[in-house]
Amino acid sequence: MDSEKLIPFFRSSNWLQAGQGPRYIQLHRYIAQSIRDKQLASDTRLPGEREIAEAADVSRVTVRKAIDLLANEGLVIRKRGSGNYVRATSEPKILEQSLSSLSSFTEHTKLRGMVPSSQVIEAGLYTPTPLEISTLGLISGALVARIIRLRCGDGIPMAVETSSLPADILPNPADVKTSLYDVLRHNNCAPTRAIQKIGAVNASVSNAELLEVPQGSAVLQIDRTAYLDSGRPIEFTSGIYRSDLYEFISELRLSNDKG
Amino acid sequence: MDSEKLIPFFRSSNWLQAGQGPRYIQLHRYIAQSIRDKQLASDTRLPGEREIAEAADVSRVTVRKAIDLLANEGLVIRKRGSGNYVRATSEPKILEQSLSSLSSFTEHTKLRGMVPSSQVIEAGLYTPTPLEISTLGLISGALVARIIRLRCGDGIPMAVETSSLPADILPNPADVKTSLYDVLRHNNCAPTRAIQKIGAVNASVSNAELLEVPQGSAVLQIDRTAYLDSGRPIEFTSGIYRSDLYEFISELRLSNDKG
DNA sequence: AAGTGGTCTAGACCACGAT
DNA sequence: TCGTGGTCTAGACCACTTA
Repeated sequence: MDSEKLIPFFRSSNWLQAGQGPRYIQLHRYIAQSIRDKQLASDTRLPGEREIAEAADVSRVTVRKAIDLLANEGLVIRKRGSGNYVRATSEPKILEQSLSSLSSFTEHTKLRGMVPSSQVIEAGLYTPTPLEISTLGLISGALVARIIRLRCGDGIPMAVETSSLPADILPNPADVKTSLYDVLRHNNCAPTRAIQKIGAVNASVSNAELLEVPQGSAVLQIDRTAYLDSGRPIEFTSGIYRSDLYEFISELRLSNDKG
Repeated sequence: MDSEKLIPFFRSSNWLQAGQGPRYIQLHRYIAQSIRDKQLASDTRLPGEREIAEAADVSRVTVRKAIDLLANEGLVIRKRGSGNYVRATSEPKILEQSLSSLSSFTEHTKLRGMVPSSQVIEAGLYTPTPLEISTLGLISGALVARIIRLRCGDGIPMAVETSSLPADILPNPADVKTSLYDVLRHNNCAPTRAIQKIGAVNASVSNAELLEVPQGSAVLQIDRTAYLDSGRPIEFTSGIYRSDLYEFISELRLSNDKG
């Protein structure tokens, strides 16, 4: 087993930093970045979970939680009785985006080696639509902060995102220059979880123009409702993504009911 | 806390059966079905994890794994310091399909109260395409079993699925009348995990005709590669889903890197 | 037969929300 | 302050692959 050479790779000094969040998240981030950087090549066999646990000086349960995240993202394939392997990928032209753990558009684009940029199409406080009222749990008379942005990578239009937040969370929508989450983090109200729905629609005239695709092109629509730790919904974002540049990937566990 | 009335609901006699798989899977299935049956109403607060663990006579870790699955599917919202709540849903006309745990089309459709049916468009052994060779890891000269099916719910066309398998796994593709997975289970080679990619495309002439939608309509394309426990890929299915009937849902964990 | 991932337990401490 | 979910540990046994 020459995967034993990898053991020093997992020493905690390589990835563990106090105050940077849970260990399984940090370990996951370290391995995921190494895979995307090709430091861990396709089909590489990772050391056994017990070996990693010993090298990293954490429990096996913690190692498993980190590898579970990698498997959910499709970065690692588990093989019972054999080991965990870096998934072989075929150099896709299309950007794969994980469905389970999302970094923001800015971070995700950087990670893929592109230069992210944004263009604010519209930003302000408005009377909420019924959908916004119910999704965000707004009380009668409350206003909603709404921002429409065109997202680009290396100058190429990739997505149009419309974000709605309660006005008390984001009183000054015009402050958002690039990253909405940076502003929210600064105000100490960044969401930690979200529910998202994925569908397909034909591009509208205005979206087709912004995204520089033919009118009526099939595009992905991702609606995301994000929550604080307390469970309060504070963001509803509807994104239109170019389907020639994006695809969403996730692991699926098959139930195989014996019932 | 009147969620204490729910404690008898979680007694292991209500859901645990020997030989029906891991406890956290069985518990997850029991709760998920109860939510979809409206036995557990929207916004219901579940008992605390420690209470469920005691009532169900399993460890808290096992309860957490079951609830983690529910949260990934978007059926439950976790609220730190408060409790776990059944997610409020607004009676969608569109079928929500979980991205993390998939039952087969047949099971999923039944669960939604519809009558599933299938129509085999094509089935046989063929010379594999390059994509099939690389995805399924076929050796030179091997044949591929290919099945194209139109999937309906209550007689309404919902999806077109093209499935490819190595010929040694499915030597007689014509045997597949309704459920591919039933045949695979019978041959003891049902997959346990899969990686799937979601994209959007404009419906081709033939697919538009089968699905009874206008040509060029935006539809969802789900490509799924399924693996045995050993890690061998044994199924590649490319599905075209009507976007007016389907949407895919999942939970997202936001990293919120402090780095 | 040895090693692997998969499941499960019975604890423990923390940060946070509700009161 | 107290209960909650979130993290983490150090074990254990099983089914499976590999050899």
